[in-house]
Amino acid sequence: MSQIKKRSECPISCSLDIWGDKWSLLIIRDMIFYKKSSYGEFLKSPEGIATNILASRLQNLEENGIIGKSEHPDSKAKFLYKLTEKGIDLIPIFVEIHLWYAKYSGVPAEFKAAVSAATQDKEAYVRSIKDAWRKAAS
Amino acid sequence: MSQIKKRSECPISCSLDIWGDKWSLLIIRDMIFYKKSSYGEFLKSPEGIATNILASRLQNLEENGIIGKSEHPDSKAKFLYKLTEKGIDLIPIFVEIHLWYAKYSGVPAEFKAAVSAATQDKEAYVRSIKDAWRKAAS
DNA sequence: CGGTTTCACTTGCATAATGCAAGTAAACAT
DNA sequence: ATGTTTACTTGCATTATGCAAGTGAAACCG
Repeated sequence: MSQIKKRSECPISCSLDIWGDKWSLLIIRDMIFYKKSSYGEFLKSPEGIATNILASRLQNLEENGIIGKSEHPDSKAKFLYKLTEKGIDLIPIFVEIHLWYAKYSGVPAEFKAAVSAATQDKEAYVRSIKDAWRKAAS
Repeated sequence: MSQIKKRSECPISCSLDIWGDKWSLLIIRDMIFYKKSSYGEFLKSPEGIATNILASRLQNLEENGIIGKSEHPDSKAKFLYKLTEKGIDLIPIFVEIHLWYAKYSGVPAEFKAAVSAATQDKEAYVRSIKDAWRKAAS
């Protein structure tokens, strides 16, 4: 089911064909920045994704190798979703989006520290998020 | 008409609410990397955007301050669309998308040089694209 | 053990976004 | 004057998303 549609061979276009819909990046954001890892947690996000859309996006992200799905240590009724390396490597894109938005629209207070850190040393900031994520997910 | 919908206060979510649809980033890509600046040129892109969608996306991007619309020097029947500073500052996001895709899916030969340049010195590469764009648009 | 709750979905149907073909009006070219 | 180019608009088909309710397996609770 993966990669049925591909509007062109352009890397930008192909990337958007994978995760350029209304919800995929928000799910990934939840995993990266809020350490979420289960269906129920994603549903609680303030944007309010619908249950059927969430299921379909998770499946698509899995088929594209951006997240992995496995048994949840807490319960057999749950699943544990976690980013693959391919998913972790989307972090720099999020950082750039964050900086762009902060520059032109400002950000809520809770994000100021992150923006400041990213502005001072982007590489180090990306590395710190990756490390934090790997730690939390291990 | 601008900013009617905003799913949350999250910078990522807000950014996606501005340009996170199926087409906006491809129009901006055409302006940045292919120096396109008119309706007719955008229509010719390989992905094949529909005329009504193109018109609506151009209007939205203008309302959000990402592009500007002005008279075309060649003809009064045409308009000239160009990126604002806010639009130019999306370039780092494109570069990261490009690198991500190249890392996991490879890119056609015509993009190899760009990926190599971006990998060696990202800051310099972003600067060179910005400069090239400003030159072409002046 | 049996009933209730939790969890991760699926299903059916409404609405919104996008796709397609044709049409329009102003400017331009001959 | 006439046909062409340009930037759209309009109407309708199709696809994506939104919403509410339902389902089945596992967990929890007395």
